[in-house]
Order: sequence, then structure tokens, then C-alpha cells
Amino acid sequence: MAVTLKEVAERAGVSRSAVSRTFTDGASVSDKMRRKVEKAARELGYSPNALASSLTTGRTKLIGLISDNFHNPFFLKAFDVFTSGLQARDLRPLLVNLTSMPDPDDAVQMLRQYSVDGVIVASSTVPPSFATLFEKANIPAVFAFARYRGSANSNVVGIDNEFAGAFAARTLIERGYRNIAYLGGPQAAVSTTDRLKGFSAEMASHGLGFTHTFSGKYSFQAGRTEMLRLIDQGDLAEVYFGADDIISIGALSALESRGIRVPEDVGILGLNDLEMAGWENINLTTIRQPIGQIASASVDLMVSLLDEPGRHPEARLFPCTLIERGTLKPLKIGA
Amino acid sequence: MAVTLKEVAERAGVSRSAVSRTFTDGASVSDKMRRKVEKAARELGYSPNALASSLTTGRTKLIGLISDNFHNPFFLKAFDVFTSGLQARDLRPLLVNLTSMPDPDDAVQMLRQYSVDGVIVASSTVPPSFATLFEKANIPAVFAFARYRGSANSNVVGIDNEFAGAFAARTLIERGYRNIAYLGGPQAAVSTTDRLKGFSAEMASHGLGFTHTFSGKYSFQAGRTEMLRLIDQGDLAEVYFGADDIISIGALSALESRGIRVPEDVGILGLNDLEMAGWENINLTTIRQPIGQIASASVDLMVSLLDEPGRHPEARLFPCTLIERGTLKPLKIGA
DNA sequence: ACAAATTTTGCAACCGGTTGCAAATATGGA
DNA sequence: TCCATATTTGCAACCGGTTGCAAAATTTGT
Repeated sequence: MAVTLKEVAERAGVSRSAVSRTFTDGASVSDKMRRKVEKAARELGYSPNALASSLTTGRTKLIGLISDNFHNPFFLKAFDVFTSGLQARDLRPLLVNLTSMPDPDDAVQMLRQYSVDGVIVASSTVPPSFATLFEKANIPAVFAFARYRGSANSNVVGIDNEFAGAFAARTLIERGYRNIAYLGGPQAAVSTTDRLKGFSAEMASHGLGFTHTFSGKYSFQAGRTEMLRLIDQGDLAEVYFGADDIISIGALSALESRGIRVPEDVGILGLNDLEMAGWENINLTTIRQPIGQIASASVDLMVSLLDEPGRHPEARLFPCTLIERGTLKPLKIGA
Repeated sequence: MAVTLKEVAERAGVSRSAVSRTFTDGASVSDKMRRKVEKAARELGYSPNALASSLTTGRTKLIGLISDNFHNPFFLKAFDVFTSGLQARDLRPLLVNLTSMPDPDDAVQMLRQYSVDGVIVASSTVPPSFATLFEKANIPAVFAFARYRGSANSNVVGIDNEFAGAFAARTLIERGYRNIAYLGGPQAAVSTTDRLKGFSAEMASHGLGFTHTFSGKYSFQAGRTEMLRLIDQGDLAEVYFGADDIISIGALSALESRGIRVPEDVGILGLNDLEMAGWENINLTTIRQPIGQIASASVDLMVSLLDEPGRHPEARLFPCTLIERGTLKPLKIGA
């Protein structure tokens, strides 16, 4: 159907190799030849078949982009940066939606079949099997928004979730809160559990206890439902650290719908700094995770991995900062 | 690097064709043979190379998914449905972010090189060149959330934007509003201009005039900025139809930040019914565009196109419904 | 103008599969 | 049991490119 190299060669009256060479840069072709071939190619509307060439070159320029979070708006930004970053480097994202796969390991299998050059896993609820499966398949993998295992044995880009949890606890304590609670995302998400771990350690180091609960998903509804449950159960804490903005915004909505004032009656601290957190009608105080930087660094790391196959696994962690808005009582000056 | 068909054939002591056949269903292989081959394949960890086979079969099962809207959360939902729908049908989405391409036509070129079986264009600001380019390249294309041209000469799935605009006007007029304005998205988006067209016609048929302005993008900030401009310019209308929820929510935020009450001082009507529109802290009255259905129908249509190449172009349009929330004054009973 | 060095070109094998066709094997009927 | 028929298997060519190698053409030096 499509025009092939052979047809171009015939029309230009040259060998197939010659045509191939004019379309691979760095190959030796005379100007005369190049012009002849380009003319024929233009006339025929030829464009080389990337997949056929991948067969011999061993590179498809396909990068698997795996995610399982299509409910948190956070990922739209991430997708934007991932895709434009990959494209800018002449790589193409093959998107995999883990949510709708019966067995997550099928994703690995599928990406193998499509000979992707590498994989970016953008998820914090990723099955632990992934790292080893990709390693066994010899596919370089970058885990974005994932857990940093201390001894970096896989490529990780993100924040230090334990640190972020501790930072949250410290922030709340500094604000004078004592009756503090942790409102997590899904228990299966390493982001939620690691943040809890750091949060817990920091609380303990101040001699404070706290309660914690989980929402089933990283979604508005999950956060809202969980907070409604807490309200109905009575005995609210003075402040909640929601392990993600989308959870926190859901919680905020639950509080509002029950007439509980924020931050006067209950405080909320989020994490992420979603665009929505800054909307006037939400105005959530939160800890900022630099989403764009993380996505962008993940692509950079992927490219390094491709250039330098034997490379040591590396973790790239970014700092978090507090974004002061309206859902926490202010820091008392001089307190 | 990876295990090939040939190695499996050697280990199983059979021909390469035999191995190929056990992995393509509908091929004639005896049970004995199948078992032998599967055993060898399992031992070697073989998985067939989808790209190599595409070379002879002419099908890659790759579907280009083109979009240029990575700011409107609306698309996250769309992506979710697109990707899971495609996966469920054994197709793989190759994502293209138009925003970051210097020349949109490059996208077509790229997708040709990767021999995609089809393309889903999810955008309402798509260059008109696309339809013809894909047709010339003989790649079936579905335009989701796009303009329905009356005489369907391309495959379109979405809503009837002119009708939706008229519906909006009618709704506002029924509510007793007379000083009405239209707050559009980007002028380049056919969704914005078509909605305006229908809106305009309906207003005219009631003998009413109205003003309209555009926001540069479909984004919160664009809507907010434009509404701030309108406020500062003085002379606000009684009600605004925001051509998209994200624009409307931005406008809402602008009004709130200036102490203008909604719906008492100014009314807002959105379009889309984003998840956020339903959040208590936003509570936007809006016209619902069935995003999931549209995405899902787009995938269905794509599959039909693949099964039946000579098929006539078709438009699938979905109805819109009003979602009553808190940003419009109520319909007076018996009025 | 000629030989040596350099560049350009084409041949042919290969990448990892598929598939039409004919040979080989299995099945059924009498 | 033997032959006709149906099924399974392997051969070899092909899909659309790439690439090592040697032959052909060009450039360089003198």
C-alpha cells in the first residue's frame, strides 16, 4: 500500500542501499545521489518505515509509558511533560493503562512484544515485580513518582516521600497543632505508606501520637467519602495531613458540606500542589511536589540509560516546599 | 538479545513455520507439535516480536492518539477511556502531544512512519489539514470531540456543538436572563466557534443581542484572566455561558476573588460536566457532555473502520443534558 | 597523465517473522 | 490391507528495511 524503498530505488535508478543511506544520517552518499533519491522520494511521497528499520538497527524509539492513575488530575500535567519531553528527543510514548489490565505483568509482556527501547513507570502503586521483570527482559526502566529504596538498585525519580511526611508533621507541629491525624491514599501506594512512615517518625520524635486512615484510591471521591466517615464517627482531629491534594480537596468538600469551617474548626494540609489547589475556591495549603521537574528528569534519565546501557541505577530526588494558602492556621510569629 | 523464533524452532527440533503457526491462531498445527513448541518457548522465555510480524501481516495494532489539550482535566478522563478501550481490543495507543510539535503535520508524518493502523484525534482545535492528510496516507481516522460538518465526510464522534450552544441560550432565556454574554475558549477551537454559532442563532430567534469574548486557551487561568478583564472593564452581564467548564471555573474564581456573588450578582453556566464541576466547593451548573461515551464510541468506531476498510464516514453524536447545580438562578415554577 | 588513497555505490545476506505451495504424514473407507 | 482423502509440516520467498564488504568511481599527489 505505502510506497517502499524499493520503488523509490527503481524510480531513481539506483540501488536500494543508496536510498536507505540517504535516509540514515551519517551514511556516505554523494550530493548528486542524495538529490536524485530525494527527488524520487518526494514524487512518490515516500516515508521510511520505522518499524522495518528497527528490525535491523535494534532500536524502535518506542518508550512504554505505564500508569495506573487516570483519576488524579496530577497526571495530566505529568503526561504533558512526559510526552513532549520524549517527542523532543525523537522518542514515541506507547501508553499503557494499568488500571484496565487483569494482570499487570501482561503490560511487561506486551511492551516486550513491541520491543520498546525503554519504559517509564509513572505510578506509586506499581507491583514490585516490575523492576525485576524489566531487568530480566533487559529493558531499561525509570520509576517516576516511586519509592526510593535507599540503596538505589533501580532508577527512581521523585521526592523523598519519608522526608515529605516528616516535613508535613514538623509543619503542623510548628503551627501549634497537637491533635493531628494522617489521611492516606490507597494503602497499596508506596507514596502513602512512605509518607506515613516519615510522618510517624517525626511525630514520635516529638512525643506525639496520631491516628491514621486510608482512602481506597487517589481520587476526590475517595477523600470525600473517607472524611465523611470520620465526621460521622465523631471525634475529629484538629488537623489532617492528606497524603495527596486530591484526597485533601475531597476532604475539604466533605467538611464544607457538613458546615465545618476550615481552618477555624479543622485544618487541612495537602501534598502535591495540583493546579486546583491554587484555585481561589479551594485555596489549599499544601506541600509542593515538583511534578514537571520530576517528569522532565525522568525523560532525561531515560535518555541517559539509552545512551549508556551499562549505567548504574540512580535516584534523582527533588525537594518539596510548603505552599502557604488558606487551610491551615498561620504560624504565630515569635512562637 | 531477545529470544527469536529461530532459536525456539531449533530447540524444539521443528521448522520455523511450525513455531510461527503455534503463535498465530487459526493456523493448522497438531496438538503434539503445539505442545513441543510451547515447551521450548516457555523454557527459552520466548515472546513473538509484534513489529516483525507486522511487516508481513500489514497490521501493527498501533493506534495513534493525538491530542493538544493537556491542560483541561477533561482529557484525563478521555485518556482513561481511550486507552482502556483500545487495550481491551488488543490495540496499543501511541500518544502524540500536538502542543509541543512545531508543525502539526509532522505528527501525520510520524504516525505514517510507525505504520499505525488508525488514528484517533482527540481535539477541537485540530488543523483542517489532518483529515485530508490521513486520507491521503490511507490511515483511517476518527475525530473525537470535533466538528460535525453536516455532510459527514469524515468520522466524527462528539456532541452537536451548535445544538449545545442553542441549548445553553434557551436555558438561560427560560431562566429569565436577558443580559446574556458568551465566554468562549480559544477562537481557533471549533468547539468554541460552533457553540457560539448555535448560541447566536438561538438568541437571535428570541430577538436578543449579546456580547462575546474569547479566552486564549481551554484552561483555568485563561478563563480567570478573561473574567478579571471583564470585571475591571465594568459593565458585567447578568449571566455568562462559559464554553467549557474549565473556563467557567476560572471565571467563577475571578468573580469570587472580587467579591461578586454567584448566582445572586452574576450567573455562570458551563459545558462539559467535569468531575470538578460537581465538587461542593465549585458546584457549577453545567451542560453535560458525555465524555466517557464519546471516547468509548470513538474506539468502537475505530474498530469498525479497521474491520471494514471501505466503510462510509459516519458521525456519532450524543445528546447533552443540563446538570442543575448552584451557579444559575432557579427556573421559576410556572413562569 | 598515472598510480595511490579516498569516497561512493551495489551486491547479497540478514533482522524476525509469515505464508503459498508441495511433500509428508495421518485418517478413513471398503 | 490398500488406496483415496484430509491434515500437518517444511521449504523458500517475501515483508521493508540495514550493513559489511568488495568493486567502481572519484579525488589527490606528483
